[in-house]
Amino acid sequence: MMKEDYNFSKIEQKWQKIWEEKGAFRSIEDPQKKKFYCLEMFPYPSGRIHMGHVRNYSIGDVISRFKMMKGYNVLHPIGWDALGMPAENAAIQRGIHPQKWTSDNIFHMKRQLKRMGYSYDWSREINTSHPDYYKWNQWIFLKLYEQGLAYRKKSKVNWCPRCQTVLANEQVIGEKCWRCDCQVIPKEMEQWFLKITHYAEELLSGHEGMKNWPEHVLTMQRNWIGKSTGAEIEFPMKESSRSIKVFTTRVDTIYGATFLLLSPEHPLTGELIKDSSEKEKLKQWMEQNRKAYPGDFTPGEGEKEGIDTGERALNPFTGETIPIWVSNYVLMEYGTGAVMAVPAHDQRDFEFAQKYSLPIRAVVSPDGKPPSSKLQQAYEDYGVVVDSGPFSGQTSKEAMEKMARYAQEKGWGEKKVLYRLRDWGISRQRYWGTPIPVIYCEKCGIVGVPYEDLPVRLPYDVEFKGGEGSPLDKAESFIHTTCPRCGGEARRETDTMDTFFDSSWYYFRYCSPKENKLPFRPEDVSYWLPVDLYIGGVEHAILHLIYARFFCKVLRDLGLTEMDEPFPHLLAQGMVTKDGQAMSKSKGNVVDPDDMLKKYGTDALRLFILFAAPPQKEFDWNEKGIEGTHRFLHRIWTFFQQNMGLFQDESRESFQGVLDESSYKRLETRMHQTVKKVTEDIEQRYHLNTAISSLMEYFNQIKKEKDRLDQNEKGVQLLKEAMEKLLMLLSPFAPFICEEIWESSGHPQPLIETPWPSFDPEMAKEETVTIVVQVNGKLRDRFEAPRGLEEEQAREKALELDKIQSLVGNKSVKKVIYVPNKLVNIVT
RNA sequence: GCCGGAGUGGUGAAAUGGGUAGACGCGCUGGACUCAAAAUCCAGUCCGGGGCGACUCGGGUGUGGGUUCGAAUCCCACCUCCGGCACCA
Repeated sequence: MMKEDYNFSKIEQKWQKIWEEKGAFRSIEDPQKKKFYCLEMFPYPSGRIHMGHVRNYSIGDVISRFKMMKGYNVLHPIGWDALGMPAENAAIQRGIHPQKWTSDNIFHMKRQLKRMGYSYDWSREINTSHPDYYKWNQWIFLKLYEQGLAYRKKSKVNWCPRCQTVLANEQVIGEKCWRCDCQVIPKEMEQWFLKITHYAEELLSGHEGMKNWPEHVLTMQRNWIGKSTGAEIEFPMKESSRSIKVFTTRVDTIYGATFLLLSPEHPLTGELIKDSSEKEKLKQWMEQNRKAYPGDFTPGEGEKEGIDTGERALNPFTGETIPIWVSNYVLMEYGTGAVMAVPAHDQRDFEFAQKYSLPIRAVVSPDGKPPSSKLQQAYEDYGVVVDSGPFSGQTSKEAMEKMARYAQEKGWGEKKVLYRLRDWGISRQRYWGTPIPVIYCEKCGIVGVPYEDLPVRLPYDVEFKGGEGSPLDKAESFIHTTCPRCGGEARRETDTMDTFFDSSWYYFRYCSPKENKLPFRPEDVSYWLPVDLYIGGVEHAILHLIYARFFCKVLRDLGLTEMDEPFPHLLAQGMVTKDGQAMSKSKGNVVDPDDMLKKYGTDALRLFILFAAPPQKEFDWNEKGIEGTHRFLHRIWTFFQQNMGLFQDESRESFQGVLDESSYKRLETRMHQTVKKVTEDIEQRYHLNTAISSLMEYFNQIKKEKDRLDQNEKGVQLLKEAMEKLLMLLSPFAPFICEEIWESSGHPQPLIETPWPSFDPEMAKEETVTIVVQVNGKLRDRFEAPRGLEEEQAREKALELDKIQSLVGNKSVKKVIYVPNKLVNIVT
């Protein structure tokens, strides 16, 4: 038979075509079969796939193909997160319409993904820029609006001057825009918000059940939600009937509250300092902060400053008169915008009190004894409450409980839980997003677009000039409409939705991508969801992943699903870097997957990116490595070419040699061990790198034993079986080469339809084992023994060894520890 | 500052419930094939000392302690790096 060279590009084309024509990975609901929903975060169609995609999607593909062979009904979909800024920027810079730019990119990337051999069900492909998709964004928005979960409010928001739009809090990373990295500035605007805070507690408590999420992602979400438990207390003002509400997590220190502080933006501030000689200071603060991120009054290590209002309040617990100050370190955005200052037990208040010579009174001590010496700094720990009237002597914990209850009884306070999480601002002043389906009417006010009028389509014919305002602001035919309620003249909302809205529910849409009465069919969703494995990068930990959890709960409360959490299992894959840095165009260190495909082929690239490091870990690209996996595949190809004869029946008569029993046994054991190892690595640990290394070892072993087995019929049978199993086990990682060899060695049914091999745990155990002998815990010698050797014999055997004899000599043996099939430790 | 994660050869990494540290790759060294090179194949490769040698002795998983017959793995303290939050009351 002709020996063929390993021509990977020919093989790739052949199998791509076969899979394409057969619709090989189409999935159909089948209640008889166990389902497995494997999802990878869908890409933004930027133009080309990058190594991060290759890694993400290769992991998902191995799992999917593995589950298919295991007999699961696998849903492995893909689509396009196709709305967003880059398309619009291309329009402004290069005059290409966002729609064309997007669809060109999708066309190209789709070809790349197919070339990667990913087992996607292309019949379920979705595209969020298509009206068939964003119609349902609008539908969901209207439902939220009806429930009061979408509302409009004027407030200070994050404005990105480069993107010319507002950003949600989650999209501001350390005062910078998540997308373009430029400084965000505060701006007062009217905006649509989604009430994610309504679910704050559930988003937090839901973590309890999320055992299969990486700890650091949960931590990030927990920090973001930022729950704090405390009390709200009202301090009556002395000279007026008004009062000031404060939030505190330390009511137990309230007897030490010696003054109140207001935020510069507190509603009372302006009025209270009207007559102050220092009111200029306030203006100055405001001036300074115009440039800064909202909620950050004194960026960096700003000096704490204050203005005495001259007004007085009463501490409701002590009845004492205390001054009211305004200070630049009190945030309006958190709590009530006012705090009770307890300088003895809060370092910030301590510094402030020292600067302005305000009284400092300790009311908590570690041991319940009043602190004698003067405080050098605030004592912030919990302890025992002192000098606090009837509460003295209680622990901080007790006191917090009892004081809050007392305040509540008296009617000037209550227990209170606060979250750092803010509502999600979804209005964007840009074109390439979902139009918010709302109409403004002079007479009727805000009116939702009727469901039957959906979708509100993006007008195609608009001008892209950049600069201030959305192109929709100038699209007269889009803006002018009639009020659905009164029929009078009205105006459409021109803001579009944050594109994170689209990705918050796309995993539902995959279940019924063509449905046209609802966003998805509840029965399809109840079959496929939840997502059994969700794979993506950590960068979405508090963006997409928290929004998506929120939407799941919203859709549940709308009665469309029964599920509380959509992603019980999250695999957060590590970044692909080059020379320790993120790959980026500006750094010029991008490795293009296409170049690698040309040089080494798809299978080698897939194999390498999975082999180099475990999926969770960051991984630095190194071209030498891919050469290694390419060589491995090449060796496999050559080996099978050279031994194709084994798969042909006619040469049987020549196999008359004597069977090498020990070689047979070795290979047989290794075969079962490898099936076990690969299966468990994929299924239980997602350690694809060690699965691949065990396949390399296995192949090395096959090569080594081959000459000892190929002269005998029984040996040849095993050899054949071992080689077949190698292809089965390797096929999820390197599907092209495996299918090709499988077919040419006479297997009519493709590997993807072949059941995953099983193993016999007994057969996977070695017959003889190496037992290590230690003396006092130090490795000294070893011996071979049959598996299952009794302790008595093991001990005897170990003590008989010359080396052990010379070490132990006449010393008395105190103890012998025996770990069956592993080790003997002699303690003297 | 608070909360999380991680530190293992020249290098990417293995070691799955405390039991042979460094599997499998990459790189490097030597050899085979070749007029030569590339490719390929074979052997070696944690560090240090001794022996021509099959070998042998000592050290070794960020640092210092501890628990244990035995620790990369468990406990305590610390150092470094990465990520998140941060004048959040």
